[in-house]
Amino acid sequence: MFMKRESPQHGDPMSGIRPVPTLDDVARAAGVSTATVSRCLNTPDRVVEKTRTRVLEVVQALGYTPNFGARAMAAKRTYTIGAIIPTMENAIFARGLQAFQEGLHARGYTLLVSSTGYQAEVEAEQIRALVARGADALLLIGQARDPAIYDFLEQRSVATLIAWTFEAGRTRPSIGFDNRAAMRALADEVIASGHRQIGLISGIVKGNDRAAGRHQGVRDALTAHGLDATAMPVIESSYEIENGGAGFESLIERTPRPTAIMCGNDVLAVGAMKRAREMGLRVPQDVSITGFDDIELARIVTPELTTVRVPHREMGRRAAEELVNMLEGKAAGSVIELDCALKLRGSLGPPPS
Amino acid sequence: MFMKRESPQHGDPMSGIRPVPTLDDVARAAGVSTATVSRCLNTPDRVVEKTRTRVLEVVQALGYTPNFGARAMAAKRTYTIGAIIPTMENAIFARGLQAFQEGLHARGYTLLVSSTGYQAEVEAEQIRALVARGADALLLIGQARDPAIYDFLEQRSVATLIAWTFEAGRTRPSIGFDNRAAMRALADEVIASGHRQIGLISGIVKGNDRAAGRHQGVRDALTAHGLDATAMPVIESSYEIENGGAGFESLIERTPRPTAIMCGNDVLAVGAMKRAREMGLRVPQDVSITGFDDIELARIVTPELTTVRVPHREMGRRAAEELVNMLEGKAAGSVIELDCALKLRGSLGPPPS
DNA sequence: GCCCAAAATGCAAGCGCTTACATTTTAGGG
DNA sequence: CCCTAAAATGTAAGCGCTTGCATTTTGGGC
Repeated sequence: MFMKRESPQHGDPMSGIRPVPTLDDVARAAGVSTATVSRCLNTPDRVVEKTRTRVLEVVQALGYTPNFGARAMAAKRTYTIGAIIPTMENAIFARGLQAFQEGLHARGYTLLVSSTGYQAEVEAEQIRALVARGADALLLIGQARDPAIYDFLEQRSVATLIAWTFEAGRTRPSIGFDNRAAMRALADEVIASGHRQIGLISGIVKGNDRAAGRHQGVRDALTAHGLDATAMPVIESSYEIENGGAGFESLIERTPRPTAIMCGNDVLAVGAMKRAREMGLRVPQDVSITGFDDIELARIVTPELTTVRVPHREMGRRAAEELVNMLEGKAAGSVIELDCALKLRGSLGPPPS
Repeated sequence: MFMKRESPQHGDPMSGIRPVPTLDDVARAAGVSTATVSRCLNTPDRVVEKTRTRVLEVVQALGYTPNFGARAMAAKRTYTIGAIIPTMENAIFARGLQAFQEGLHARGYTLLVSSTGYQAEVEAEQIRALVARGADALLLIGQARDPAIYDFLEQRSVATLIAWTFEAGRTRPSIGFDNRAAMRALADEVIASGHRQIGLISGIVKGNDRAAGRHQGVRDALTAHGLDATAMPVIESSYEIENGGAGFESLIERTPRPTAIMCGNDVLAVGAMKRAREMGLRVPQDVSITGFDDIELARIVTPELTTVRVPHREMGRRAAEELVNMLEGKAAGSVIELDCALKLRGSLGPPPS
């Protein structure tokens, strides 16, 4: 009765390749049903020890690995979480993601990462791809996004956490920091140092609420100090080091000449510093420069860069915790704000007198 | 400075229970069989236009997305390629991967990335995970790896390409550059500049053939010039910027004092430069420093770093091409060597007289 | 119009796994 | 020992899709 099944004709007739073992192979070799093997793997305490040991030995011997697709289809659960980031080339995301990955791993989940190059359509495509792949949950960067995407995610009931941003009034589960307030605080310092002519090299604002928030933060500070925010010269460009240089050059030639150049992130700021040096301008004696993120680079350049420190690792760590809790129904998903810290370093000084 | 707040949000995910549409739903709504719908999606030219149009409209209307697991199971093909890299925190891999990803995307494949933190066991685990997930092919970094892994990959017939390394005599499909020869060439230059006391800050050699190759390259050069390679002081440490600093400090105190410090990569080299400056040593007047990789950082520091330029983007691009060809049976998998280029910049000068 | 090959479409058998439910075994209690 | 509830295990129905093969349409040529 138990031995009745004939073994299916696995294997490629053309080659002597040993076929990939399936649950069925294990079951047969161990003399149990596939259900028992499955239980040994997924809910070991529902199988008596003797059986379990035998089965696991066979699993070892055969080198069995469960087929992910089949498992996903049957269980409707993949223990996979997707993360979609703008780019892997900026260490800023890499670091947070590393912590995120560690947190997930500790909880038995696997991370799938893809990047969009800051293109909204690519992001939409990646989201669909990850969901189709069975991602149980998603980590997304920033709020700005076609509402249809959120509808889609909800319909598919894919838990979603927004990271790298916090905005008062938002209700979607998220974890991050207040880009606007942080940049405002930094700008306050710049103004307090005596600067009145401030230029900004901003990231591309469209579709990027972090960049938009930082831009707005500078304006907030100017306005609060009775300065004319609309008069501030602004260069908007993508986050590449060369653009920092080009932006600096363009800004520094304006009249009145800015005494401080604030940048949307550290990469732009370092590019600006380099160009300043090439142009024979001393930082901070001739011009002050600030960044945002506090990546490693910030403390390598001379003088060290004044910037805003963002708690990437903590963000990644807590994002993992939060998302898994949402997924397992232990939490409903909250809006979490993390603190940034100003790092006042050598690149900011008083304006030239 | 910024207030921290958390508020519960986002209620029951079980609301609005419209089930996810399946192939069957589409078929029924369009009045055709599931086979036809499937063909519309996968081999559109096997369906007459009128039908196809109607089906695709229904697909749109229902917001149908194929279920990846089911598709994988039925087709035994996922159009997914996995890449496993040591770390995402070093821009060096990010850049190559970006190009790789672009190449795959252009050919209709999706990239899945994971990182190991330079730990062999983690890599083995990730490889199994990606294969279980149905990766059709894998991109791996470096040759050094438990043979059992290669057996496993072969048994599962997962096409595999080794990147970031080229070693004469290896036969496994690979694409990369000769770390040993490149470092040897750089060391030749250092020696040609007059240095006789050379110190090395190497990456961890165990399980990392790139690091081992670079180390050996320096020794090759020394030996070739009649110097005693075994006398060379070496610090071995992981690729973190602080370690470059620590290594420098340790090395510079040796007797005889090295006049040039060669580093396993740019990150270590920049750390070394920073520490040199902190110790009041001028580069290159008091000590020369070299790196490897030519990441952005190399041209940001002052003086600019002498290093080896590695063609990351080309490697990524060609890796994608090669791997897809292997997968589609258009190529058997070759051993491809890419050229590096020495970048002689300010950080290398003659030894102090 | 008729006939037939080619084109289009439908049928249904899996792919490998999980799990609700059914059945068998085990372990006490009397 | 017998009986019974609990524990262990088995049975089999899917999960959603692809694809070989069978069947129906279509489009010419005569």
